[in-house]
Amino acid sequence: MGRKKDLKRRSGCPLNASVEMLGDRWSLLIIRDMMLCGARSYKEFLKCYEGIATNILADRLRKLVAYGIITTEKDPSDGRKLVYLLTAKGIDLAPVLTEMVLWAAAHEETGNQALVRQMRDDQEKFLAGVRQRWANRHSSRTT
Amino acid sequence: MGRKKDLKRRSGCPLNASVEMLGDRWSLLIIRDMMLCGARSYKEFLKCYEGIATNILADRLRKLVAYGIITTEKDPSDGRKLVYLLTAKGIDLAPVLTEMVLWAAAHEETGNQALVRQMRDDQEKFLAGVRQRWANRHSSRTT
DNA sequence: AAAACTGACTTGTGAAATGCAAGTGATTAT
DNA sequence: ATAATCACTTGCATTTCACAAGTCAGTTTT
Repeated sequence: MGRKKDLKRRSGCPLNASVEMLGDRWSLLIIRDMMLCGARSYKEFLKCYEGIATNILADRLRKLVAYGIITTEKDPSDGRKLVYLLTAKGIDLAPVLTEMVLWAAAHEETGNQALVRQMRDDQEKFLAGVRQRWANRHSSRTT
Repeated sequence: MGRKKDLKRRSGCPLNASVEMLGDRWSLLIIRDMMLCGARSYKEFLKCYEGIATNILADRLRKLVAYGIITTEKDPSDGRKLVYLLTAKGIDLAPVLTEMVLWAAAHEETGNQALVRQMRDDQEKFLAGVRQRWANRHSSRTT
């Protein structure tokens, strides 16, 4: 049930389908954190924004994996830990997140002004840096 | 209740606060439509993406107004109609929405390829056009 | 090797948000 | 004056969410 309607709506304009994944309270924050901080574990996400419930975090991570935005790997140094990483599709959201952070910074009071200034003053360079760090983390695996 | 936790979370990184408004299934779609199509009425929104419930649309429009992203005006040609317009803060979301549409177009199958091509091939020009049309609609009122 | 601990989750339950159908009240068209 | 139209509200069933309390594999401590 409800699938027909979904398809109908999704078929319309670009973005309609993606909002299904990005249009929620936590997904964008999770992606932003991974973009800025690199890999993260479940525990780190939980601590990062206290307020997300454990079941919801698990659900969002699962959906992000299913959507091809992140992947998991076992932490080689501790078999209990999982490491969450952005995929290429995920890191491609960097421009979106950057614009969103800049918008928020321009219209709301926000923390971390240093980061915002860095983003704003040379957005291209900032994005290049983000992509570079991402590629470095992945080069060890993909080769 | 829950306010304390909200404040704690909001105070962290930039974007945390804004996700409260933008992080939902419909708000970004509403803003995207207004960016692309200009002013819209309640009825038009409802038709546009069948699937949004009337109470939810009313709620989202109310919140967007409260958040300073859109405003309302009475349609001079029909006293029943209200016209919803983006504010300056709202039109500043154009880069965010554009990046998001481009990301969606790059990674999902989407409709309206012509629009996507226009956005991608000269993003600056596209954004200038969006802002121009917005300014034109507002010039008649602000002068 | 047993006990205690950690990390990544799941499960249960009540509260809040959402979806749907059916109004309401103020214009406007006929 | 009556019927439509428009922008919503209201009531109720369903879904999602938040919070507390497990579970279970792997790890450290003793």
